[in-house]
Amino acid sequence: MFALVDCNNFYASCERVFRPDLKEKPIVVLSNNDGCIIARSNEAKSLGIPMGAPVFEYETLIEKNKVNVFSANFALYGDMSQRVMGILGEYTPELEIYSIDEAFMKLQGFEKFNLQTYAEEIQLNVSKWTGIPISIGIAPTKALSKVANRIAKKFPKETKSVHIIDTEEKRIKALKWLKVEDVWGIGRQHSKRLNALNINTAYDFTQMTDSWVRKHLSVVGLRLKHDLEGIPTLDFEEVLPKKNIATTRSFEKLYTEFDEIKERVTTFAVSCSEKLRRQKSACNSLMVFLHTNGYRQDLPQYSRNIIVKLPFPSNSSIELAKFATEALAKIFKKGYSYKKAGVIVMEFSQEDNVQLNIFENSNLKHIPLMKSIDRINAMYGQQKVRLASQDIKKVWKMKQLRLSPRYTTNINEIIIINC
DNA sequence: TCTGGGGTCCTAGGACCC
DNA sequence: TCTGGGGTCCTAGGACCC
Repeated sequence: MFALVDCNNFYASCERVFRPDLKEKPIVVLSNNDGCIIARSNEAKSLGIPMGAPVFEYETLIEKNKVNVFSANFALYGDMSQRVMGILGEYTPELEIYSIDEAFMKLQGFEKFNLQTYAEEIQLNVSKWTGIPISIGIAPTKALSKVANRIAKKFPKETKSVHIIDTEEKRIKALKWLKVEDVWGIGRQHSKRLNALNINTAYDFTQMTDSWVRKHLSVVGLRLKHDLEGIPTLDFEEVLPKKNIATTRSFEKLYTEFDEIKERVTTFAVSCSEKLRRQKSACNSLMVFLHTNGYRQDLPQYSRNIIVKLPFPSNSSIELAKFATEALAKIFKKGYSYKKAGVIVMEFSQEDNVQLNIFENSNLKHIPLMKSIDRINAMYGQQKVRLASQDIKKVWKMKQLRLSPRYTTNINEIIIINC
């Protein structure tokens, strides 16, 4: 059996852990630059605030209902996630961390266990030790555990947030209940086409022939179908090093000057370099893009990207910043107001297995230098040591007006309890 | 006025090889 | 009029996930 553990309203729940006064109060968490709503507590959902909504469109609703608004505090969420995953790891030999708030547990050899009791124990301890509420779905395949989890989430009272699909009868009932657009792996485009053919539930989908599914939803859809039928097809995925790494941001205001954007792009390239070094990769090419604000129809629009092949693989902040800013210079055009830019590094080699080139090579002196910089930044906080071409005043020029303290990762911001 | 930031996989078609 | 039969690699685009 597989269990899918999902943290309820994860970001909102993280904020609530350190603000018990917000229990049962509506909470929303905003994207970078405080632009969109990316997480909502149940109370906020009931108010009709949709996922991904621009905040400004819901300002009155938020004020009227005293919704508590937070800027995204990824340091806090990342740390809380690690704590939850650490606890889950103690309950299974195999844990696949699927996202910041979700993990699959393999429960092979647990036949003698009462899985209901086991799940309730996990739930209790995660709640006790981290304060985060979780839902658990258990089933013979990954896709079905996703379905079970959805039922646990939808009916928290009846299920105590744990649902197990362990009979054919329960499987059919669950699939007949689940709308096809809510199936894991079936997105907007596919569900539109399926609905048009009167395929409305997950059960309807499993009634289609294999060849039809293969033809219209590719092998991906076919694997999913088998998994939903109870034939284990989707297995645990290894944690592989990433194949692409991106750092992209919208700006807090429109930029017109090359130098302003150059500073941003330098910072993005440095951030990509750090992520590369963390997974011991070096990249062979990188992409830089920038564009104006597509929502502003009153302004002239411009959008371009450029891919640069590097003469040698590198993960040096200095080198990647140089290549990225050279690339930027080729696509930057004066006279536009820019809203967003980004750097994406691609085509990785292993850092310690880099093919040397006869003419040009990555500067070997950068290796110990980057090691030292990473160590210092790990010890004294991100971005303590920076390139001179990066802005020294701010780490990220980002609007974050309602940021909560870094309760768990900075000793100065730790929670204070008055006894 | 204000509109997020990451990732993955698959397929079809074109260019090339013998 | 009829015009082979394999391959590989790369890219763009489309779908999906959180």
